[in-house]
Amino acid sequence: MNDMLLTPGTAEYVAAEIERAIHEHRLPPGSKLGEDELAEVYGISRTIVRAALQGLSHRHLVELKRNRGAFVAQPTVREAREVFEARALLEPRTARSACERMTPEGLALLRAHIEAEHAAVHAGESGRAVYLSGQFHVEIARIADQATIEAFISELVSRSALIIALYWQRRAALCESHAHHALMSAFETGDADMAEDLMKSHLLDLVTSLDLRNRASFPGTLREALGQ
Amino acid sequence: MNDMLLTPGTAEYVAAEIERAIHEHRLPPGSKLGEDELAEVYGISRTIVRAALQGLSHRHLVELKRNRGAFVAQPTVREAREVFEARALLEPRTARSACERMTPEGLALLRAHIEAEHAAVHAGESGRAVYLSGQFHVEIARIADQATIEAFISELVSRSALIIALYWQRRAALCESHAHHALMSAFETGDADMAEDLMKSHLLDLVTSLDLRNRASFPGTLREALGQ
DNA sequence: CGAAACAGGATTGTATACGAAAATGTGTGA
DNA sequence: TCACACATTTTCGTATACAATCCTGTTTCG
Repeated sequence: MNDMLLTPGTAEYVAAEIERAIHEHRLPPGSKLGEDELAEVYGISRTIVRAALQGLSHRHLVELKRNRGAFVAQPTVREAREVFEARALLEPRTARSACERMTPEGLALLRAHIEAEHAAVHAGESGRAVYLSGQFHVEIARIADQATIEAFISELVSRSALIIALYWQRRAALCESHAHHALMSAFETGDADMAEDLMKSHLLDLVTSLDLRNRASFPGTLREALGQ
Repeated sequence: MNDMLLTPGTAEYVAAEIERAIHEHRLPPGSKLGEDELAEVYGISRTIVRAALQGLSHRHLVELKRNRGAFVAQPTVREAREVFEARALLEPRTARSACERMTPEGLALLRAHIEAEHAAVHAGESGRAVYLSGQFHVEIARIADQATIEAFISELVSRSALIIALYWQRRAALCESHAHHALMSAFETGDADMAEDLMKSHLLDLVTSLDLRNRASFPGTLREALGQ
């Protein structure tokens, strides 16, 4: 899709790489992100790595523990609720704006995006599928031409990928494609009311597909992996 | 009010200091933030200063120009609109939540806050008045018990301070105190609908009190300070 | 045998040194 | 006198060195 045009060796590049790895579930929540290790992987010094990690921690994708290092974040149940609460405030009306300002190019972009989602699901690349289905929401914000809101949604979507990794309960393949298709037809017919409603219910579907009653259903810090 | 309990010498401390200075209009938009200078002021190395500046740039309060240094951001008209658009999405419903979850302590806090605003205005400390009137909105998000949304609003409020510095047209003293008082009575009576409506119109009042037709009405880069 | 103390190793936190880029100041030639 | 080229200076970008902290494995003592 939108393959970063960042020059390698910069903090932004490294941060984007790590963020995508998190988003695609190649780096599960709690993973240690050693500075020396990353520095060697990308052929740079720790200075750049640290800048990248600090940036990611501002987006709540990485937790920085003093004198302990950086770890992929593990959103709590509470944070998970908050993230989707924020998305519920931002995204429906952004979908409406996007619908109102939709262009032929925008429609083509979204269609291609959905196509790529399908391809990823079909190819069994579930990580990439999660990434793409998240980016779909970011693309909508971009079409709405709201850079500020887009940045917020981008962060929330990335955090959602972590939340999904921790709390997803349905083992069924991503059924979201249906919701995204429905949104597409709203965009195609220019029905802004419907776009807003569909986005609202889509987000609601997402939260209800999570198991937010108990604590993280994932390794955690190994303390909770063994029942306290 | 809420006087940071950060240990001096850390990046967070320095960032908070600079952010407050920006918020209180002691550092006008476009100000150069030299690394060596800041390092000397706070008695630390450039390493820490750079971490602080990078953090502030993620909040869009500082613009980092490659090989040129850090400058206090100068939001464009477009960014200004976007910021208030985002606030319009987040804050009214957050005010509603705050109203629904209001506690006696929360009410006391807000009352004290408004009192401090009055005192600052009365003492002619307009910078501090701007800061406090912004923090009022952050406190509401805190009472709503939504840390994620609070972080977003905090950023938006700080950016609003820059927007006010650039585009404020009414020379009259801050008339917002009225709006904040009205919100207070909604909170006191527990009228959530009214709280939401009042916040919505308060934000609308704020934008209409700005002059967002022309380009920055402030120094800019010194090129526009002298009529091109 | 178990617990606490200690030493070794590994990793992060901070400062500093050095190279690179840009802005500024100076001098020369038309 | 003005414009252009060159030298100087300042400031930023990155790497690296060193100190501080934490974790782990061992030892020692009760």
